[in-house]
Amino acid sequence: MNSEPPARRGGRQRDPAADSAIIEAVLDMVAAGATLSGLSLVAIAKQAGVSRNSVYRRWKTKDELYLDVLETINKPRPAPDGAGTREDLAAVLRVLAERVVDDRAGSMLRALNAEAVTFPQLHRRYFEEIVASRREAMNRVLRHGVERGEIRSDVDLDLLANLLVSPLLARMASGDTDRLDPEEAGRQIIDLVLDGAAATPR
Amino acid sequence: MNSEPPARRGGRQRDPAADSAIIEAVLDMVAAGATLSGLSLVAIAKQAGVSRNSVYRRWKTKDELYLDVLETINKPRPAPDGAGTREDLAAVLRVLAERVVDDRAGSMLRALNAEAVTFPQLHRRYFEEIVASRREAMNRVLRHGVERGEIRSDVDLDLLANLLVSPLLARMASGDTDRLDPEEAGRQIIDLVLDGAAATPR
Amino acid sequence: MNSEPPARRGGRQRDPAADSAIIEAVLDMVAAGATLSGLSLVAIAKQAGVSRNSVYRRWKTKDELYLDVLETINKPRPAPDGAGTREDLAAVLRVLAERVVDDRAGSMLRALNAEAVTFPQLHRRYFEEIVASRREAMNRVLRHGVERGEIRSDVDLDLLANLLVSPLLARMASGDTDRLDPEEAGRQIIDLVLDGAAATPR
Amino acid sequence: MNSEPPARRGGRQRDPAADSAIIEAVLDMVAAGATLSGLSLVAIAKQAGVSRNSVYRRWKTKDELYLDVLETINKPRPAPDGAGTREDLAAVLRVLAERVVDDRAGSMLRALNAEAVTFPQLHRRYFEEIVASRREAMNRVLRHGVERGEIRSDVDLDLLANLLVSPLLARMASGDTDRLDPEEAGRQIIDLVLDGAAATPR
DNA sequence: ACTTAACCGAGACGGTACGTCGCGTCTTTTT
DNA sequence: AAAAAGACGCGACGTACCGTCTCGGTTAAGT
Repeated sequence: MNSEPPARRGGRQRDPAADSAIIEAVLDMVAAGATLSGLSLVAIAKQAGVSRNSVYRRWKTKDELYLDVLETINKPRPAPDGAGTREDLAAVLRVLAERVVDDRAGSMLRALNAEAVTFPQLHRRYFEEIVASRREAMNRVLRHGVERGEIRSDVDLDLLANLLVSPLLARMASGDTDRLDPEEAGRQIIDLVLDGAAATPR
Repeated sequence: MNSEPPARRGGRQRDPAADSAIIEAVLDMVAAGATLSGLSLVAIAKQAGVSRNSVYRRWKTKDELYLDVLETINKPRPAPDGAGTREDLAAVLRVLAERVVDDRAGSMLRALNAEAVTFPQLHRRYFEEIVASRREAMNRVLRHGVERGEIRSDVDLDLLANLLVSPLLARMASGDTDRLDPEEAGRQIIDLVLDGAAATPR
Repeated sequence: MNSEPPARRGGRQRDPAADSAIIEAVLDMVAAGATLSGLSLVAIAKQAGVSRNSVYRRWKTKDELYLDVLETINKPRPAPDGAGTREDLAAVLRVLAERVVDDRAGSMLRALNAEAVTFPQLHRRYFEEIVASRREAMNRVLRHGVERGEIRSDVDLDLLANLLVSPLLARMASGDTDRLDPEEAGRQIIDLVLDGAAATPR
Repeated sequence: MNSEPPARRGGRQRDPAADSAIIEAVLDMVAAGATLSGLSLVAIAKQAGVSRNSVYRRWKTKDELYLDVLETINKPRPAPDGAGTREDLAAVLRVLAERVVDDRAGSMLRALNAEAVTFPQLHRRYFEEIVASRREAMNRVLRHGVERGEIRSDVDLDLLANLLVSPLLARMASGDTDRLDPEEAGRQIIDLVLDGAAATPR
């Protein structure tokens, strides 16, 4: 999980409970408003109830620690392949919305986003991995929709994907996620985007 | 502007250049990736090239300083009232997009957003104020569009507004604003949202 | 006194009381049994009642601090030149004995001696300066005694000086200085060394 | 020798080489300038090439360890009873001088002396014991000399003993033992002290 | 031969002290 | 009175070391 300990030849084993206690501490503190750069390994140790030593022993830098924290909140989901495009899109957005509603995960991602400049490789690595995989899932659904004839073939799929995803991302970024129903939110977005708001076709 | 100096009875005048130098320093450092809570008045003074005292003399707390910084980047724009709905919407989004691409303003808002918990009153004051005024302008345009018969009367206008605005906000939040054309971006969003992506009407 | 502060152009003055408080703290702690290498600037600061910063600001290393401490306990005395050799020797030994009896000075020198290896340049510098000057005073008295015809011309003056001084130094080294009368101790040594212990001349 | 191992009922035997390796390590490090209180069992273990456990298993405290180290370097010598006083004194001083020039023994005693306050019982036990036994040997020789009529009966024998021994002790305390010939050094001291330095009897 | 118990090295653990750094305040000199 | 310089107390940081505890693995005495 963490920066793997050197080939062990003996000695006392690391307490696995400490690992998760520390990661939980990070999530809690970030959810409570802490900044990634503002967090110190010392404060984390105190919150986790372990000695400073035990934190420094596991992670040399905050980057490594945060990477493990991010991996903890990132559990991959199977790609949807339902009957219709609207259902597939709803499935994709539901996964996203659930993550957005999860306070600790959302706070973590928001914090990472806010300090992308300070943690460039962490940000790059995480977003290239996670965001790309999500984006790919979305694009697959959309392309399938075009093939099925349910999506107009002349629309910019990237823009369309952006349009579908952005409302949720914006809410996560603003932290306004209290009254968000993961099921309903996506459905409304999909309907409006697909059907259009114009009263009369152009 | 700032915590107004005590009744002056004589002596050396405050250097007005210092005021702006300090505010510029904040904007630059935030744009360079600094966190609002991570910034210290000491660091700001160093960046601005003034003594610590000169900062503390003007602002007692970071909240007050940031307040002035925010007011600096917030210039209200006239509400649009053009010929058609698409044009009015484009005008609203153009204002937003311009702020988004402005690196320093965007960074400042993003930083404030990310630390809403740490600076609650600052956040409330600014986001509720700015966002509300923007939202009101947008809603006026949309309502006008319904009256004109250009927007379907059965759509949720709040959701629609969200849909139009979110892509730009999301880009600001992610900091990915390099290749954003303020004019074109809004136009594409408007067209797609109004016309819909579905190949056939429901 | 201490590593002289850089050319001052303004700003608050260093508190001179802190200087002496710190030096006093060192002397007290060493007299209480502390080791030179065992002493930390942190502990010294606590004992002196000042912040760690104030110590580190004045002395970068323990060597520099200890040098100042040593200079504090080292006040040069005028060389004696009395009527007779016994009186001159008594004067020299009295100065030494007084330093030996002074608990703090004695402890400091003992501590420095004990850790000569750890503080080589400090030890070298101090002993070459202080010990050499004392030794020279002693040698001058002895040579004068030979010229006066009061000291045998065939004795090794270095050995003789050693013989006179060593009992006091040994007592200082062993810390057994409680019941030492600075006046009487030297007188007894001088008489015995000059007159010899043998019952019959060789 | 050391805190005797618990009643053994089986199991692996202690490595006897470790015992001496540890004691040698202490002697080497002290001779290299280490302080008794500054030495840690951890550092000793590293120097000795054994694990920390192996040290702690043998000695619970530094006091106990140092006790064994001191016993290692303390081999009693037979009291001299030769033909004349000068020869007897020379024998006593030779034993002392040999211990003084032995770098490791001298360093150990010097270190213990310097930290008498920190290791009170260790210091008391060893110095009172060793010094007393040496002093007794010396006094016996001197009393015998008075009886023989070779030492003036009116001299303070304690002072005389001090005078004979101190030059060597002072050299040990100052660590300046490089060019010390154990045989010659004592002889010179004895001659000068017995014959006196005065050109004419008082 | 098998059990058992102690030894040994390696290393995790909580605790403590260190020297550094940065903060916000206070004090002094200069403008 | 503002400005710049810098001393000051305070507190957090990351490091290092200490003494203890806990692991496998090894070794030798007792069944």
